[in-house]
Amino acid sequence: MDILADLNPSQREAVQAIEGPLLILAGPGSGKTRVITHRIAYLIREVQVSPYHIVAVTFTNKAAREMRERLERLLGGRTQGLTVGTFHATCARFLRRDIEHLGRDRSFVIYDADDQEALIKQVLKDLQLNDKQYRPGALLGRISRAKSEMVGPAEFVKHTESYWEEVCSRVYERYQKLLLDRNALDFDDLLLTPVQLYQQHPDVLARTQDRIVHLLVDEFQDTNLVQYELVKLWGDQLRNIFVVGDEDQGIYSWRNADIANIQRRFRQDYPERREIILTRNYRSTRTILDAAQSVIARNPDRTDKQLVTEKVAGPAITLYEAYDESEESDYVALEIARLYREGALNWGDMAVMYRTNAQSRAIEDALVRRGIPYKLVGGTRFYQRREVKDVLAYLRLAHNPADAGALERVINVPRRGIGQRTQDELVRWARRLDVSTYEALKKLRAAPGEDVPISGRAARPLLDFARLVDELVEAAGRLTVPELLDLVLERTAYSEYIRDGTEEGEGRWENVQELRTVTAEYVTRSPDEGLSAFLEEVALVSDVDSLEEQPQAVTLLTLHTAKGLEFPAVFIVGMEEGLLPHSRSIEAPAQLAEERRLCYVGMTRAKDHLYLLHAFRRTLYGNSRVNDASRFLKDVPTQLIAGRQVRGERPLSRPASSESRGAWRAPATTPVRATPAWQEPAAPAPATPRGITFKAGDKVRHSKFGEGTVINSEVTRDDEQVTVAFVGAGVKKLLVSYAPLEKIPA
DNA sequence: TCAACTGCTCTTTTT
DNA sequence: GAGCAGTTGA
Repeated sequence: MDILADLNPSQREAVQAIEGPLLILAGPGSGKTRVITHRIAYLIREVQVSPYHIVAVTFTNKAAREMRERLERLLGGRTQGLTVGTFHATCARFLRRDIEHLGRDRSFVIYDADDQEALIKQVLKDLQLNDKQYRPGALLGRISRAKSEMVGPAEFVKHTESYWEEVCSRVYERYQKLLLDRNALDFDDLLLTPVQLYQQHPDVLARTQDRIVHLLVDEFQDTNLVQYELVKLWGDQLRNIFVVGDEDQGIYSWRNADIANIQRRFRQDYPERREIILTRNYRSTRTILDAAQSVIARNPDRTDKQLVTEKVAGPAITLYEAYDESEESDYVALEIARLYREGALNWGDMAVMYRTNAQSRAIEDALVRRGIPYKLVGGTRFYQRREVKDVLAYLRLAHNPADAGALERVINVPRRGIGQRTQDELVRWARRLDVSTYEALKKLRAAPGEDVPISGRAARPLLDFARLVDELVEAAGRLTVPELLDLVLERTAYSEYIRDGTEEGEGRWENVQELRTVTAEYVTRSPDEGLSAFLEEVALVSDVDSLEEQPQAVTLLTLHTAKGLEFPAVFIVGMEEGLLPHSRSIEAPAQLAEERRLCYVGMTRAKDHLYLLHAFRRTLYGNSRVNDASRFLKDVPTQLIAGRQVRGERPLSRPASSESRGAWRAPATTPVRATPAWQEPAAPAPATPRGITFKAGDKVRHSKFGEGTVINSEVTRDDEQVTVAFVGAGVKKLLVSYAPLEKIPA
């Protein structure tokens, strides 16, 4: 099989250029994953590079897994020794190895968001700060940014720009000290620690560099400064650095990704680099591509890539203005049903995308009502679920009873009568003795009553808990992970605790069962690895592969999670000012540019059908607001748009143009020029005399009340009032300008 | 210690 | 509108 066979010239060039730094600017749908995997295969098969000398970095575990699978297929068994993983997983691996090499015995635990928050609250308590005024999330965000920029506490304190930052620097310092005390690294430390290690031990860096002959990085636009530094250090010896990305798809600045890495830094630091632009798009129709291009083109400071495609122009983009979110959802559901019936599309070929998760609810309602199967991407991930984390915390304790984060989490879960007061007392006492909380527990047992601030009654459950931990620690030495998990469940009576008779309780129990399945699979997959490796793997993974995922279902997801995916039909809902772009991003130009990229990412997910929707009125967070159409819609050339539908109930404050008013046009499949109502008409719209749009006998549909028949219609002062007999909801009187009412053509 | 209540906040999400 | 964290009262 020829690795280069199906590649276009640019892709081929990217695969074959084997030496020196390479910057690949890859547009959406340009087959960049393919380029990376084929390049790795090419290096191994044609250039005879040992897999051991290749390190490929991705951003998600999913991407890493997909890359490994593709390589397995491409190379058969010749992937032994190849490193393909996320930055974090790669760093964790290197760190363990390097620490061992240095002869240091310092195992570490990885702190996730929950552990971090608990720790920062501890810090606030210690420093006697009010967690209302100094919100843990905000502090953690600032600390994370500092770490991403490789600014330590000592450096941070020198550059504080406000009182808040000053407080933050104190929090940072103490937080970092506590992490060290607990032998814990948070996710940012996982990246930062290797960099610091290399600075202190050049020999360790040299060893690492010897190993890395080829370094490949995917989604380079998502790297932060530490990651950039790692790339530089890792690949510095031979400078065979291959980075692939698209500045137009950089949508993660809020988690400290710095798009300047791909835009500027790489070019500055590697003047000898080669640049290849992949402009051929294999995904979208000409129409969709043109529309997306005209949206992204308005961003400043970007390298324009004229995307080309061989696909046909395809159907025009459908723009739809709904009255409110429920009508918007109804339209989407109806259209999905229609595409399913007439468009030869299966449920799985369609996706609905939105800016915020809160928007999914209305869509779900509409889909449920019509019996359309759907799956929601996102929400609470498996390893973030309370019950899963609880059980994992017990496993962590069994592995390392000094794991303070785990101990705090489950000391009273399930309830065993150890209240907050007792816990505080225990922690304080442990601090005074300068031992871990677990050590303190053991002391309590050895010398009850003696100089101990905890009374006999409160001490009993503590002693029971200590005994439990001891038993688990002992068992961890001889049991497999699933056996240990069973022991945890049995000893804590977790099933009784979690299954409270409700449906949610059963669901939680199922998750625990699922976790047991994960451990069982782990044991079969890696029989030589123990509890420690399992816990690390789990800490670096956010989700579990669902086995019985229903294959044919409409996908509901945020624009962020849509990156990297594609669907024949895409609906983007809520294209309104304040939502997309989001109100929090409208002020700052840089953030606004990112919103635009987000819109671009969403649009370019579509292969054939693209629907852009906005609602005139939207209820969000409990209050209803009138929103203008998104400014991004204005950038889509009107000749690419069809199927506008503007109905009579537009409010009086925003009179509809005569052309669109009352005109009910079915979505067309050929481009149609129309003056969208969200664009001001060239000439002021003539005052349209209001007439009667409904008459007795008309069949109508209302987004809430369903279908009905008009009984009567009369003109009021400046509106029209219709009386409708609804099939399910009875007789209602409605004002045409406000009611989400549409006429069903006979 | 726990259940009921109150008030606050509500962008995006991976590791 | 709803979910969550923190507070209050028993």
